[in-house]
Amino acid sequence: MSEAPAPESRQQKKDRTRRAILDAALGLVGDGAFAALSLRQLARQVGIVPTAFYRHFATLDDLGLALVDESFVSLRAMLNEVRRGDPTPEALIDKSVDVLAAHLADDVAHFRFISRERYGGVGVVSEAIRHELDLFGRELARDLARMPELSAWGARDLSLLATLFVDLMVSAAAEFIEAAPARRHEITDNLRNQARMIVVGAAGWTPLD
Amino acid sequence: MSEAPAPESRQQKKDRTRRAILDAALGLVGDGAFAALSLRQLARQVGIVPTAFYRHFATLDDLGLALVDESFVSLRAMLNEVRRGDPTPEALIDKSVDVLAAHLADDVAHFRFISRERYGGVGVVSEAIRHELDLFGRELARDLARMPELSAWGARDLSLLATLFVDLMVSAAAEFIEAAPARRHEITDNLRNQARMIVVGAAGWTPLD
DNA sequence: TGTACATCAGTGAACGCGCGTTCACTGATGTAC
DNA sequence: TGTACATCAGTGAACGCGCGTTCACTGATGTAC
Repeated sequence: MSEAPAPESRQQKKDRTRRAILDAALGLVGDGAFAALSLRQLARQVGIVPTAFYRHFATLDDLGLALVDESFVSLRAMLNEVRRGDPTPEALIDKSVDVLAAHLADDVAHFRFISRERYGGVGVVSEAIRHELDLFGRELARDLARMPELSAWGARDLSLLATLFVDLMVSAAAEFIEAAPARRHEITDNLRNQARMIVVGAAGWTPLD
Repeated sequence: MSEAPAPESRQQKKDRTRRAILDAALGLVGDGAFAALSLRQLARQVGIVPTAFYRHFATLDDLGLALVDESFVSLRAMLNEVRRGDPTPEALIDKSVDVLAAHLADDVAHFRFISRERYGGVGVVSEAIRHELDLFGRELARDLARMPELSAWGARDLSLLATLFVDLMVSAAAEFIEAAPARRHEITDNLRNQARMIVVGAAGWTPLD
């Protein structure tokens, strides 16, 4: 009548605990800074003794960095999704907004973590986040550079536009996450229109050279 | 030979201590979240005993709100400075960037506090900050509405443009503050060009109605 | 001007608490033969 | 298949520490007369 009991290996069990630690940390950080995360509180939530934490991470900072990595894996997946296909700047931006909007509600915890720790967090964690966002900007600039509409643009112009978009998306994501669910549709709507306003600006822009 | 010893009243001395608490808090929050601010550490820095703090603020949250108020007093002063004079959107935006750039380096501590606590801080503090920034956006939208160039724009378009600018300025300020001093000029330069790109977008924008 | 009393910013001892980290350990899982 | 040993995720007691808050206090400043 019952299923065969899952024959879970030691490694599988360890992986599950690690996952539980990451999830519990994401949850606890939802209402407070990562710097204020308590190892004992975390352990209590996971259902292990505080010292067992050290079997999985050398320090709390390492846990923070693991969360940054995870968060950007999903963001990077989004980016790849957008790159499949369209070449025009309008379509790229519009589709990026679609994809961001679609993922925001599904992964609130990771987005919230990033938005909260970007500034004012533990040094090593916020540095890692800003490094990843920098990378995003540079990747977007590189993709924009390949577009015929922007062939006359220099590296500086491309970078200005790319970081303008990245900042806009990050701002909107942060606002989305802190807002009441009822306001969320309005926020993604505004994001879409603001992105379009910037596209209009880009279309009429005279490159700096 | 010596000056007459300053005859400081009880109230003056109390005001000085209050000021010292605010300054020490700004300093300590410079390397860590407000939520992680320790009352005892703060008192040590001010040179008072921990319990004396309660003669000035009922709770640490109250101290945080006082810091938010202070910070926005200087921002509001900047805003008024900009409003003296020019009517065209280009000039308003360009002058705003000038004034922001000029004040950033002078008041790093307050800007850093705002940028760090905007998200991820103590609930009541980050709510107060976001409320103030909302207000900024609404005031800017109201000023933009008076401009003949934007007479065809509806409330939604004006709000989109205003929050786009406010977000851009806040992003740039946050980046400025965390950046190495050598990169700061580049950041304000980029801010100026990005603001202009948005102005171009606004000039070519077809209102949503 | 002098005296008696009120105010109140700052003191200092004491409290109970949750914290991160150490350490020697247990006992189930995995491996070698 | 059975046995002996190694591995190692998780245990639990113990530590010293800094925390926020309480409380009764002190003594200089301010006020009323």
